Amino acid sequence: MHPNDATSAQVRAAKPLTITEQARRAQLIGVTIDLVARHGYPGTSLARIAEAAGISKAAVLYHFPSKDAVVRTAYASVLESLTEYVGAAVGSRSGASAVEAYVRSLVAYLRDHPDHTRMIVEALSEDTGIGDTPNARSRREAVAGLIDAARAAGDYRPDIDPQATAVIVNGAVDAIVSERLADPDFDSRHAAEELVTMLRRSLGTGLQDAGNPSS
Amino acid sequence: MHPNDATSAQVRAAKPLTITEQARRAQLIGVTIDLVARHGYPGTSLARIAEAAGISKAAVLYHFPSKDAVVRTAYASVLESLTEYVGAAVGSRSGASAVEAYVRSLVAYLRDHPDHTRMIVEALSEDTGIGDTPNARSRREAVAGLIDAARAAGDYRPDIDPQATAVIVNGAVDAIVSERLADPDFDSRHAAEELVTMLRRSLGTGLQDAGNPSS
DNA sequence: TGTATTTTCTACCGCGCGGTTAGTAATCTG
DNA sequence: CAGATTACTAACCGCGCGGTAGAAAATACA
Repeated sequence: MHPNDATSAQVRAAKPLTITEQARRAQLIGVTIDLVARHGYPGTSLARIAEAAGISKAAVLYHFPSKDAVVRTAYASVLESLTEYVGAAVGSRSGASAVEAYVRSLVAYLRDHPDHTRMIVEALSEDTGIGDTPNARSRREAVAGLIDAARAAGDYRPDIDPQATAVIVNGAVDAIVSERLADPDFDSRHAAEELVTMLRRSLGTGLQDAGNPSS
Repeated sequence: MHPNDATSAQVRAAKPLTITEQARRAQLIGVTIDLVARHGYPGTSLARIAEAAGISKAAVLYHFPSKDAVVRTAYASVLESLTEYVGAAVGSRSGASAVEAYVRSLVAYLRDHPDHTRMIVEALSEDTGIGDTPNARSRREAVAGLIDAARAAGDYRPDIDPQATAVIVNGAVDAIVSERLADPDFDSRHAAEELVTMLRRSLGTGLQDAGNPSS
């Protein structure tokens, strides 16, 4: 039996996790992110993961209960990293500034981590068996919350629909990221600024100050 | 040998295509759209297509040279239908009105054809072997053209970037469609109107009249 | 009718998949 | 050093995949 079959990492800290175990898990997660980014979910087989890590299939299944568990853990790892980054950027900001920080940080993060982007894109297109983790709905709710707060703060018009607007904003951000992925020459930073400008003009009450992009 | 191994339909009209042939091809395309919509590309096997059509695998491969050819043909059929619909809606319109017709008709079409939507979504996520057909780039260029024309006509501000804006608009439309797909209660028509309003406020010069949604 | 063509079937092939089993190195621990 | 635990390998299993071969129905045509 494998020593730790919990899906996510140190949940309930059942066993101390040996050095080897930690290293192998980290390595397997790394190569899996890489493989999913390069060949998509269906092209990422157990044999390929094992080969990329330089061990046998059985060794992979010694550290994880199944191939799906490897992929799910890799996905969770990516998502945790992204969430942390965006969370830090939005952080203590409020109102329209928080929404703009969300747009800018998400685009920036995904521009700098194309592998993670592919992983997330693959995960979002369901049928992969990863779909259960923090899904699109919760993301929409989070952004809708930011927009609603900006509206309540007087930064945004009172007559906008936060839910519909959240869907539109998320879609726009995703498209910018995807475009950047397909065409590295595409200036995603500039596109993000265009989007921020559009949001100010279409949602704003004209009362907030300009603010300036971070980095 | 199969009677017609051309990938798309009546190209070069090599043979007159018997009644049976036409009917089977149409049926196979139909069930394939359905299967891809329900189980995704990887879940759509030759055996499933055959079973859904009530014939054997070999019979399917008698009418098409490979499974991929079936799927590609089905995809082309869907795309042709959508293109025709949106093309008719945009039609003779010009300026901002054309952009708005694009947004509204695309959302409307995909709302009314969820199966086609799934098919397109699956095709867009590459690695399926369908990716070669009219891709995202040409779509972006088409929309950028509409936006640029609206700008030239004085409907849109002169300082916007048509390319970046096209990416944003397409992304927003796709997100509305996807949301509708995931949640049938989502009011995609309303969201499309929100988007149109946002585009007027953020891109418009304030000179054009309101216009009204079709259907 | 008889013959030619179109359409379909059953049976099979090789492959890569996720996963299992049994044994064996390697490492820790007393 | 000995025994237990950890970390691994080679070989195998059954399955569904896309695709093929050859024969047999169905249909068209004289």
